[in-house]
Amino acid sequence: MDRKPDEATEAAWIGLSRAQRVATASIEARLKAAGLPPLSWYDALWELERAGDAGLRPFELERALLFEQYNLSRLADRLEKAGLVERRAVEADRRGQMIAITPAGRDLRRRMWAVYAPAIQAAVGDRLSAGEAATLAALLKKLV
Amino acid sequence: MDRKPDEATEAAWIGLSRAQRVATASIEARLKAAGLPPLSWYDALWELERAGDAGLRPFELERALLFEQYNLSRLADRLEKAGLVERRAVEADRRGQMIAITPAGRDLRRRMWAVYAPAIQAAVGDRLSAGEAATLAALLKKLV
DNA sequence: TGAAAATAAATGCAGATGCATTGAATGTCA
DNA sequence: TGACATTCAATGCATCTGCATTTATTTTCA
Repeated sequence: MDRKPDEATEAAWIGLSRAQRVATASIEARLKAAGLPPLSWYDALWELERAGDAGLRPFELERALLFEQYNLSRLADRLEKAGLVERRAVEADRRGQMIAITPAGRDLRRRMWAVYAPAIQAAVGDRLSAGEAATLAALLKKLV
Repeated sequence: MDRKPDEATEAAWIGLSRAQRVATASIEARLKAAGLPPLSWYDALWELERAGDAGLRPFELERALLFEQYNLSRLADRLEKAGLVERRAVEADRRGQMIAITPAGRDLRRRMWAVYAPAIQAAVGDRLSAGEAATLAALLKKLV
């Protein structure tokens, strides 16, 4: 490894940056226009909702979201302050905690999805055929 | 428009976020490890180098980089303070200015590329065939 | 012409992020 | 066992970003 990228690789990298920036900006703009919090809140709430009532350990959520440890710690602070999650002590490991979504968290996640879903459709779905979207998803998966 | 995304669309969107995050993190980490500034500096310096000695108007650079106006203004401050660019008054429009790269800026851009290029190769090139990279680039272009 | 609108760029302030470190608890193993 | 290393999570500080507003200039058009 560690040579220079060829043209296609460079184009793919630049495209990745720009496409992500454009799509994210348009989706975030819709959320903001609807008076809703940013995507990172959605991602966290969704992981927690899928995790069920027991919740997740911060380090699990951190890995699921590809967040830095300190960023997750602070996101959890904000979510907790907003009443969307609660932190619970975990008896098996007194260093740790569980973060669990609250009913208010579930409700907000649902309301965010009502805006987020059409925003994804506008930013991605409307610009690709079904086959193209599937191909794109498969190729992007190889980068993770 | 404005319905719900189908599965492939959603997978493409999630893949876009995650792939971009993973690739960017690994590339930024290499730059940092080499004691070099972040990607945004590279992008700006490269645009300015391509623009030639006359430089670019801030609003031109802003559009080329998909930067917010205030972010570009501050990035320019930092680049200027580091001696990598210079701001020049423009006689035709006294509201405006030209931002031009300096020799030190060119030199830094070159040194950054020496790290950036292999980082792109590792994060993208090594994970895709040439054909896949080309396909990915083409699909991502449709999103911008 | 000259008042109102538009454009270029900077900035004050609040909030978010990155970095390094800390505090607390748990794990390891001679 | 008990010293040392590791893991979990929080935090102080500096930097960066987002938002709204400001200053200066140019454009528009009645």
